[in-house]
Amino acid sequence: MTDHDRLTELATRRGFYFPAAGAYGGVAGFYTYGPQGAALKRNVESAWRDRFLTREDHMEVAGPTVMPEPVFEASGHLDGFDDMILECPGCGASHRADHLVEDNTDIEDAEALGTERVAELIAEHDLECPSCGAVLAGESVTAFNLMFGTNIGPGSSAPGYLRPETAQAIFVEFPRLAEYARNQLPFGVGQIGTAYRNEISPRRGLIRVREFTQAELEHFVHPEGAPPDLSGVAETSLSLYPIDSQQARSAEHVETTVGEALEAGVIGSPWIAYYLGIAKEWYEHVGVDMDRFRFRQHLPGERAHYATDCWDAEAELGGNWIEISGFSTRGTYDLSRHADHSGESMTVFEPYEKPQTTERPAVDPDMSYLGPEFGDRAPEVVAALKERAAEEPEAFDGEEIEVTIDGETHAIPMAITGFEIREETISGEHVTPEVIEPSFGVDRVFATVFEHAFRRDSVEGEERTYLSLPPELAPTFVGVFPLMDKDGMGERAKEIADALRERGFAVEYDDSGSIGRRYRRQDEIGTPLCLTVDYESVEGDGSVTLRDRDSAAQSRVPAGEDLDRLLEALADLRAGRQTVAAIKEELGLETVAGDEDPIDAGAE
RNA sequence: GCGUCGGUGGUCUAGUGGUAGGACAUGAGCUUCCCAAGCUCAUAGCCCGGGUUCAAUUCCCGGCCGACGCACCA
Repeated sequence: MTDHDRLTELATRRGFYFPAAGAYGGVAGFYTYGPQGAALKRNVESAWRDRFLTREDHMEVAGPTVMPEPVFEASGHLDGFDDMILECPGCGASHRADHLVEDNTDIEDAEALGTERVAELIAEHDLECPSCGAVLAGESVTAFNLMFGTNIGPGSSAPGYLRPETAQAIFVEFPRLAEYARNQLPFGVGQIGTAYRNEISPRRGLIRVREFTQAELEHFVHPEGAPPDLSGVAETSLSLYPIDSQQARSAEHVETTVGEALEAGVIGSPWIAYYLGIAKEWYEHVGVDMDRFRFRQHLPGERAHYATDCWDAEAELGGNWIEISGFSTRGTYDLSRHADHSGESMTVFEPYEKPQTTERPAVDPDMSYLGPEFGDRAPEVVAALKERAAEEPEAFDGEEIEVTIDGETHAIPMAITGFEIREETISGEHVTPEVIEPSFGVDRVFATVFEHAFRRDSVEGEERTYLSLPPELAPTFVGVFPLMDKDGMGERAKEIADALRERGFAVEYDDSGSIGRRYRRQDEIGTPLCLTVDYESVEGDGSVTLRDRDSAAQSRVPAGEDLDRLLEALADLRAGRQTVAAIKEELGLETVAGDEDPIDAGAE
């Protein structure tokens, strides 16, 4: 049994995640998060919200998952999200029909031609199957759109789609969000929510699914605005896999820092550099193994239709590098598209530091003269006057001015032209913001945290598996046990469990079986600490034992009248303000004699 | 979507043309008490549909699900 199998088995058995609708045979690409998994996922989301929204002073919204078709016409997903599939009659292999045409002819962007035309081109050029050589002429080309479609309301009059990314829900609402931000750039809007893609072939557990959770931040910045303050992340180390290394087929990563990478031009955008920096620190904080983590730059042909520079965070999962988040500069693509399609303004008015005043010749003709005089040709006269005013203002010095319409010259009395040199003041301009987008696949981050936390070792001769999850993320924070359920130990343990729950801790009370079995149960779900009530707790000084998951070491901690001190220390631990070691020191704890090192040497 | 292999209690598995056995886990009881101990009892299973057959979990076909490879991944 491989570690990967063990992990899947643990996920199922301990309620982290499992295939959905198993009673009906299951359905590929959908998973249910069990009790532990739902809590772990929620904690991952909270940690993301804390770091990328709260601490960055960005706002959070929650948009609908279904939106009407025009939204996705504008976003490009209706056309760009289509794949042209052609199946070989000989060997059954599926090919991208548009790629076949592009590879064998001079035609570029065959996708834009439509399925019927592409099928014709395949026949005209006598294209063959790249796999088996069978003739493909006459085979039909079908479009496969990765969006789930539906109808809004009865009938099919209002087609809608489940969003293939959460981002559009933010772009569509830009006018109101900009108003809310009091039209001040930069500002950021984030969202955690589900998105849907009807993947052809869901694979590898949570890695490629048809319904997934994204945590996305759309940071709207002025195209010529100030770069971000990098002082907090300039020294942050990064493991980069840039285009050059990839094209050289080198597996070597570039070990550098945010500041150096930006200076050397490896990372183009200071905004991207900034977010790579805080993302790296965040991933490390939530327990991602930095030896199995890197940032990979997108190759030129790989970039999305909107992106100009793009980096992925990748984690090694099951021996493969898997994209777990993307950092792109989406430019003004989305807002411009939505402005064009909706007719709404997707700009922010940016005042100049000083209003710019210019003088400009202008005319304001008296239409009550031009109308009767020129009839339906009056507008042409106006246009001619405007043109002359702009090009030859000095021509307006006399009593009359001549304009030429269709080769006929007309003299217009100066008095009715309304000519004057006007002073115009421009106090700013309407700017379409550029978008910096850090986009996280929550399920993939979950899978990474889960897999990278997986450990096996041996305690006092017995093998164990455990999850070394950070206390902040652990779905169950503390286990509380009576050594035995008698002599008042059970009652005291329940009191302590209740006191912990009142403080908002996720507590598991367990009085079944042997104490060792209960520790192992908590180890498997990654519970960082266990408190055990023993005879000393009910007959002695009231202290309980505190057992640390990773080291399996125990200490005695005061838990009688002075329970509050313990509760405070645990709160610090959960909030990430303290480590287990620091807490022990703070409480003046010593490891219980005889149990200094229960982990067997050389165990794995 | 194609190909190969697979699908037996919650989990891991043995086995069979006459409807199944183990281990672990789970629950109850006894016992023990700080690291998956022992004993007793209990709960619980042949992925779905069709075919062949007196009889199918087993053989055949199709589907669903999974692993791997190919294709795909805006």
